[in-house]
Amino acid sequence: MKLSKNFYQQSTLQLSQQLLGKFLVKNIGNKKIVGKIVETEAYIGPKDLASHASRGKTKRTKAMFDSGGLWYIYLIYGMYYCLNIVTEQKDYPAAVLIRAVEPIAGFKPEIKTDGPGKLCRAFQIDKKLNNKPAFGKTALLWIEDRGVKLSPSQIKKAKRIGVDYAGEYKNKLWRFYIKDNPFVSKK
DNA sequence: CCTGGGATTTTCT
DNA sequence: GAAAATCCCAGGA
Repeated sequence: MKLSKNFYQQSTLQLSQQLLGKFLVKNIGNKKIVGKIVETEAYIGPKDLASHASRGKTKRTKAMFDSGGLWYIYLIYGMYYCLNIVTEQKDYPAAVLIRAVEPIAGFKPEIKTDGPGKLCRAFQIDKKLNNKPAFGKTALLWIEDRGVKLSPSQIKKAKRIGVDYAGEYKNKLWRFYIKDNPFVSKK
């Protein structure tokens, strides 16, 4: 049920939607923490002005240029980490930002997971996972398919959040979320 | 309902 | 030195 490397090499727009209803899993100490993915955003290719990769390959963004299945994690606004899964083939920069999950197991009730910064705090994600694989036996953080099937009518499309500077790319409908799920960060 | 600003630090210019 | 794929809180309509 752990997703394998080839799953992450399909097209980014397709993968963004495929990831809805999948489960993000991490071991913390001897406990397992599990959240259902309910909201994602796609960042695609070298021309997407909303993507860090549009400024070329740098130390920070090199994970996005690698082949799919790695985690890309960065600090935003000096305060919060954002969790992305790298997609597609080597040298084509693309990734899916995981924006929100629904708590399933291992969460304290006061922990919130309805936003990219918040879910990273909940999963205790930091830069140690950057460039690390999400597949294989040694993965520290991974995604599972537990057989949840969503119909196309349950998947909503919307503009991405926080990318007003991105010119024509700010209006792309590259954000996806599960209809009526209360843990989606923004309708 | 909405808008705006502060926190805080890495990264790139 | 400015900006940033966020969040939270305050204040006004």
